[in-house]
Amino acid sequence: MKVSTRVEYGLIALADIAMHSDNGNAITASDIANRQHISLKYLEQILMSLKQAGFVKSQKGVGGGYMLSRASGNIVMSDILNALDTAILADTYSSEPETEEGLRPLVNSCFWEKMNDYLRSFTSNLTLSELISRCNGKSDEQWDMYMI
Amino acid sequence: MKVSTRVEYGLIALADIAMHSDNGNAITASDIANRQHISLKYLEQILMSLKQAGFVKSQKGVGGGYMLSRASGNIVMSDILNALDTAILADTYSSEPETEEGLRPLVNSCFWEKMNDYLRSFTSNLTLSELISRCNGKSDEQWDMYMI
DNA sequence: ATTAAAATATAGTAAATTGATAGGAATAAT
DNA sequence: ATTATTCCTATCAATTTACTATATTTTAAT
Repeated sequence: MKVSTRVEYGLIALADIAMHSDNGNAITASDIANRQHISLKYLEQILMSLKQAGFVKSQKGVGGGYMLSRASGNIVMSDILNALDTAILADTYSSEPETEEGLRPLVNSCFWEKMNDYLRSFTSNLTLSELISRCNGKSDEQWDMYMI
Repeated sequence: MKVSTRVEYGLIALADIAMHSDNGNAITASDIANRQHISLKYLEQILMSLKQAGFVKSQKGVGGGYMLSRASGNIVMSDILNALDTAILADTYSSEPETEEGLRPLVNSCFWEKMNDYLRSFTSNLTLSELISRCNGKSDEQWDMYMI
């Protein structure tokens, strides 16, 4: 599933902050941009969204930067994705008129909506901290429970 | 998950053909367009893709139209989605240089790729005929096996 | 107090994508 | 010959994407 760079970078930024703030120290946008090779100005915009969504808090000025506002174990993927892209986990039909005819509403409710639930069940059962530890691990077996 | 109208319409068109060609009779694009309230010219383009992908065959001229080229029980959702939108089930990283540093390749291989596998496992285990019968049925229980 | 480092705010923009529309050519049945 | 149909190609306005640019505000260190 192709996602926007905005979503990719946002997730990477959160992971970067989580991995580098050992003692609750602030991480600057520049550091993240340099480490992850992301345009600073673009990243700043994304960090704003993440702040508004409540994932990070920030400190201005010298020695400032960004910190997670909750423990990474309390941040689930579905929330991150929703914050960075309203469409990614949204139902396709959203606010269609009731009067619509044909197969569209039927296929929406019996396929797209189910596929969405399915995606959400995957992303809402995975926390940021779990993601990071899985990334650091080598085994793929730990994912098997998610596969039908 | 928001998908393009192209994907929505393509799936609806296949379902429409499957539901209305009882004896292998051809279904015209106009009929589909009228029944499903889709622009005829737009639908024609989508049907072209579906033909090239091998899902439907067509007959020109008076009395012509479109037919499924395989039984709907042999058409799986993942193939339909791939035919209508190359990105929808594609891995995010696709053809990135090996030299890339930072968390991006790591998160790709440990999250996006897994999420993709997960999506694929959902869509590749569902055939067009199953979708149609589920749409006609009322119970949601038959979907439970797909949920973690 | 000054200065430097940082976040914040807002605007602009080139390129790609989306969701069509349009016109006609080819083909087949009657 | 006429008509109904698929097939082919071009065009286009609106939106989105992925940035870049500029300026402002806040804060810590000196």
